[in-house]
Amino acid sequence: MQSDTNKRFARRRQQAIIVAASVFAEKGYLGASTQDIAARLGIQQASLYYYFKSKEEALEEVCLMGTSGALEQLEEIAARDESVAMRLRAVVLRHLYGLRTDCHALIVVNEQRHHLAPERRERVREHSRRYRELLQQLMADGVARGELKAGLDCSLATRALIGLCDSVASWYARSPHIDLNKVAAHYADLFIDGAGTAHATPVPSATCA
Amino acid sequence: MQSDTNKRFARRRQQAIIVAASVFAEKGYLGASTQDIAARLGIQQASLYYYFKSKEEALEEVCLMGTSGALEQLEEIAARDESVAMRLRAVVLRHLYGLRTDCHALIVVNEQRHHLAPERRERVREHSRRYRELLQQLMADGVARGELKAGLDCSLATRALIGLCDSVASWYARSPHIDLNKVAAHYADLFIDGAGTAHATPVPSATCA
Amino acid sequence: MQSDTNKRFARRRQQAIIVAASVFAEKGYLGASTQDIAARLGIQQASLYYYFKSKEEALEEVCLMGTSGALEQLEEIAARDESVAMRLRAVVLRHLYGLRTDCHALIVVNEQRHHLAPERRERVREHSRRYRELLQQLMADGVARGELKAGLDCSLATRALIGLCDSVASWYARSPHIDLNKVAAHYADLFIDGAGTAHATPVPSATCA
Amino acid sequence: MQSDTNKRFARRRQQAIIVAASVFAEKGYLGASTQDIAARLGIQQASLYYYFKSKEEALEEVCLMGTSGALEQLEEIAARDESVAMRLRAVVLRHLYGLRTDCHALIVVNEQRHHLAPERRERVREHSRRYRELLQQLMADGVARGELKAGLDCSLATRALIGLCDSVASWYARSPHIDLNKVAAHYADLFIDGAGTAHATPVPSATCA
DNA sequence: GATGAATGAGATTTCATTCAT
DNA sequence: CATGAATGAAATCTCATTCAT
Repeated sequence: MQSDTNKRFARRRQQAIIVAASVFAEKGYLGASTQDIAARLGIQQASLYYYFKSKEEALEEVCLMGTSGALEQLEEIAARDESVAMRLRAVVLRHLYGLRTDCHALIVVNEQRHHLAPERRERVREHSRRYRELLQQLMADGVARGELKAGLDCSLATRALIGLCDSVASWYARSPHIDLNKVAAHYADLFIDGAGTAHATPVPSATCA
Repeated sequence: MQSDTNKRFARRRQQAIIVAASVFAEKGYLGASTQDIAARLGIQQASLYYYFKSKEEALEEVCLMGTSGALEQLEEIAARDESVAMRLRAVVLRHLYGLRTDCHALIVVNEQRHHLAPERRERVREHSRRYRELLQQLMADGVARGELKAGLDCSLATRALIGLCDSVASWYARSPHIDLNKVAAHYADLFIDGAGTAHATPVPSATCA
Repeated sequence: MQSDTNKRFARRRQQAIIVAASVFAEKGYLGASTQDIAARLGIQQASLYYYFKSKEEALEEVCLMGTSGALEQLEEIAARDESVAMRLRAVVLRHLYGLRTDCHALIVVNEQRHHLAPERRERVREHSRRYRELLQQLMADGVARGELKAGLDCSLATRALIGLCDSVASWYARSPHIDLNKVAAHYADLFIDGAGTAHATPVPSATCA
Repeated sequence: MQSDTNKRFARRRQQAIIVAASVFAEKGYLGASTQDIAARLGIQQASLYYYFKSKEEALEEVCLMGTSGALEQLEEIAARDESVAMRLRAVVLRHLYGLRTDCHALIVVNEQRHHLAPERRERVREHSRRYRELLQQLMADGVARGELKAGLDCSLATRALIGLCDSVASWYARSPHIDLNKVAAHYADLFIDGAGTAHATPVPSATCA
């Protein structure tokens, strides 16, 4: 079997994608040199081209890693047998935790995806679209069940919630002491009917680990 | 007097800042070349250096233009003799309209300010901080007066509102038909006690022109 | 007037084209680096890009210089009021002298033009086509007047003559003592009726200077 | 015996030389990558180095294959018991057919041999020199016997004939419908006394198959 | 005030080659 | 026999910046 060889290659490549994510997140696509990525991987710059055909391919892989991960998690949460309010809080929390752990890939998706050529960007956008649609459907369910504020514009609210979550990335790095559970509850409750922040039920941290 | 000369210089320079803002907004700081800016100004690349000592200085000017404008507007609104709810809606609306008109400078502040060297960034950050503090104080007033949700974490809510508003920039360009008044009301009402979207009072557009 | 500036630029650029021709002739398009050209011009490598947008543009200019020069000379000779035999000898001689003086550009046209992208190559090929057509017409005249061998396939003979002349380039550099007048007469007479090499009239060198 | 292994190796290597010839002919020595050759052979790039110590060695082998083949054929023809005119026509025809069949190797010899380092080039040049000398001797015989034009400069004529034949390569690829027998007769007759193209005896194609 | 000319530094990418397995 | 993995060197090209005029 050459499966062994294949696996080794795949593992090393996955490593390279992760490292590329962190470099792109830190310096931006244009600000990051392939040399930066190689150095952090401990290999020579030219060796990167053994794993990626081009710098842009690396960016695409980083973006796909970010979006596909987020999408899978959302699908899992949306399918749970819980109240919409619970699931919404879980989604927000997961999103925020994602910013902390997958942090790099997600930041790159948000801030650097426009550097992809149209064809490549389309593949990433497809993921984003499905994420947004799934979330919007969850909110619509919530409105129908009377869990969310009546008359909520779900399309707008979905965009708002995503924007809200993403915006955390811009300040969280400088205030890492803040409790993400609290933030998540706060954000989700903005959309939940009757939820004062006073009696917001904290999401059990078990769901996020 | 050389005041005439001075004025002409200042006017031309202001023009250059505005053009630089649009180019930076469109292509990013690193993706934009000084040649791009010069071309859109109708001058030679080398002539840019008559107005700016460096590309980075141009970025700083663009950022300062963006933040100082937003800050002035917020100060004006916060000082009004209206309910907090009204003022909050006005602030959000102004912010969103800013994304449409000052659009370029504000987008550049949000997305490109980290390309400034620390010293320069500090001057921009000072504006942002004052903006955030002023907004937070307005919210605290609202809570004290019982206009906003009781128990609102004002620090968190302020960041949330700003993030929410800024996130509009990422999709507004592709959906320009959306009514910003509606979006603004929707967003502001998320924080206002008892405000269902059903009975949200639309902010008179007069306040935003 | 900026004509002065323009002229200076044009002159320097022409210089660059000539130098590029010699480098491309010596090392081939792929074997020659832009650094090679710059060094021979006494400027920095990056400065070449002030004169050419790309290496390929330099190649195109070299080729066009070569073909347009040859074409003009052929037109001048073909229009002369002399016997076809005389003109044919003159053409060959001019061609051979061209290999010695414009040497570089012509060698580049012959050996490197296929490195041009189709659009660029077409412009060069247009010149070559006109050169071949003009020469073929001259030969047809010669046959009609009975000066050249009866039954000569003019199309084939034209290609043959051009190929014959071009092939000189591959050995002349290593045998520069050979008398080009003699070679030219020898070659032209291959196509002239009744011309033994014994009594070939040498073409007056005045016509070639 | 390891003779079996040896033979297999020799056969595979011969195959590699032939493939290399076609790649070098198509893209040039510098334009062809070892990857190109390996791909067309269906092996990995690194595996090429089992057959050749370096890319340049591959070029040398290709050139030697081309020249030694041509030389053998010339020797065979020159030794025939026929008139010089007949033999000359046969040589030309063989040369032209070679361009079609051995095509790649011969084209590579003509156009790429200068990429060989001096020592390697010398071995190839040795073949060329013997080819030229043999052909020149044939022509001298022809003059002595009165078959070729009296007073023919055999050295010059030899170079001319070779150049003439080689030049076919540059246009034959784009006009493959042309009858090489006719071309060969045409070319040879340029040197044959009294041979008008009108009564040129076509070389029997049997001699060329 | 403005610009033509030039440049140094650095970026991405390609490629022949090596070597352990 | 063959190859996966890696690399050093070099090539083209871009760009912010400078400076004499």
